Amino acid sequence: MTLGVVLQVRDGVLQVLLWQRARQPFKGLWSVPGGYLAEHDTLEESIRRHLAEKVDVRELSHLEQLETLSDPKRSPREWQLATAYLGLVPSDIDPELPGDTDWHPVDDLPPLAFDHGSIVLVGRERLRAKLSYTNLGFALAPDEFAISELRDLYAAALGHDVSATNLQRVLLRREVLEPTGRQRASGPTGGRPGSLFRFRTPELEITDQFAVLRPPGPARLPVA
Amino acid sequence: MTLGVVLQVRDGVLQVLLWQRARQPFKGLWSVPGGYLAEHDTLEESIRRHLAEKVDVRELSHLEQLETLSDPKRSPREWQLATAYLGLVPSDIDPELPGDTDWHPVDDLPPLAFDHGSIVLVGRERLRAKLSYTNLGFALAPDEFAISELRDLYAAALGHDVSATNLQRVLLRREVLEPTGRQRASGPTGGRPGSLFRFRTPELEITDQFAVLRPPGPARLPVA
DNA sequence: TAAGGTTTGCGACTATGGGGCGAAAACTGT
DNA sequence: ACAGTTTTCGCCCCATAGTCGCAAACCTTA
Repeated sequence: MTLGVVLQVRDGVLQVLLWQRARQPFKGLWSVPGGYLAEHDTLEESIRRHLAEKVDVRELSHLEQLETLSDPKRSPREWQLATAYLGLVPSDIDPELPGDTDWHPVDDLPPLAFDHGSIVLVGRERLRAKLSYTNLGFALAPDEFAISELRDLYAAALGHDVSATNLQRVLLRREVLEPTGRQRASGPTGGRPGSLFRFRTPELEITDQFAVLRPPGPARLPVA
Repeated sequence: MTLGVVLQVRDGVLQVLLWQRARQPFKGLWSVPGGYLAEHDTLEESIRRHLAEKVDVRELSHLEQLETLSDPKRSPREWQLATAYLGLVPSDIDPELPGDTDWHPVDDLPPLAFDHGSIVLVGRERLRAKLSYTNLGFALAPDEFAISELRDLYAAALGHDVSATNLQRVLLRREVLEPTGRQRASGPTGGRPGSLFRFRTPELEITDQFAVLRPPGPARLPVA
């Protein structure tokens, strides 16, 4: 079967899409959306199909395979394999959800069915890693955004503060960011309106060989 | 089913373990070892079992999951999923192989069955990436080694020259390398004998958050 | 219009760590 | 001894990230 860890930054917090199980096993517990694989289906087609029951799949800005789980004890009743996917939704859209489905902060999860708790964490770590050395940020952000908005998205996803100054410099130097010329409608709290940027390529690409967005503290490292 | 991309640096070149198919489809073509999944088996148990038919599995210094392939057309006859694993063998051992099995340089592969050609490349890229920001080098190297030996292993795996000076400095600073005090028996070509080092932890660990071993050229990058 | 508060933009300075280079050290063999 | 090799180590350079602080731009209120 396939499972989808769908993440979005909502209200400044990284959240994951969960639905509440209507049947045994784990009836009533929250779990990650997904379902069985149809004959002659691609895994990606499968997860897209199952996610479509919960959200508009066209709103997924990114989808990639995480890993395949195979522990015989991961499901109490039957022996089943599950391939997990990571899906991302830009922060500016608010999909309609069925009644049994809702967003939950990744750092404050309810008890989850099966091994879904650890799967969500795997998804979060993958996102954090890729934010560092790819332009995956585009998948979290709207088409256009001010640097401070982007900083808040990164901070929520990475789980630590991010300097707007450095973020701008780094992303501009990598040429993954591009000014649009426009600027943001003046903020409600007053203050100077920030100019708007966009990501240069909506497709995922490795920025350099292995660049990095790190938490504070020293240490990097190469070798020619 | 499960597939294993088993890599080793042999004769200064990164090579992959292949066997020649005895039956259709793709009879006579080389392919990556693997086989069907037994009921209630873990994927890792499965690939270990299948690899055991080709090499002594105890000689695998590392084994990790790569990805799960699901393209309906990847096998001409049946619809089959395959989960690929990456296995590594230290350079100082030379496993006995069955007659249908042999090593092939990754950069000079014969035509491969199914999609095995691309799977091998995925394995190679994973190895290259992880050499950069983990201590995965331990899985390619003997227990003890001189820096110049390690440099040659890295160079073969990465596909570009590596500076022994920088490699030593970087790995020592990361504290993944440790001097043993001993030194190498003097080389056959003369020259100063190099002192021997070992990796501090045989288990895989992420050295910093995301450190890097890069090809030449400038560019790194963080953001606090 | 002016003053105060807030947010953004930007330049200057600092610190860290990788890259390169060359000299010295340690061996072998002639 | 001396020449040839390989390793080791220190030194300097430079690219880039981190920090700081001030000026600019905008809103609100007086």
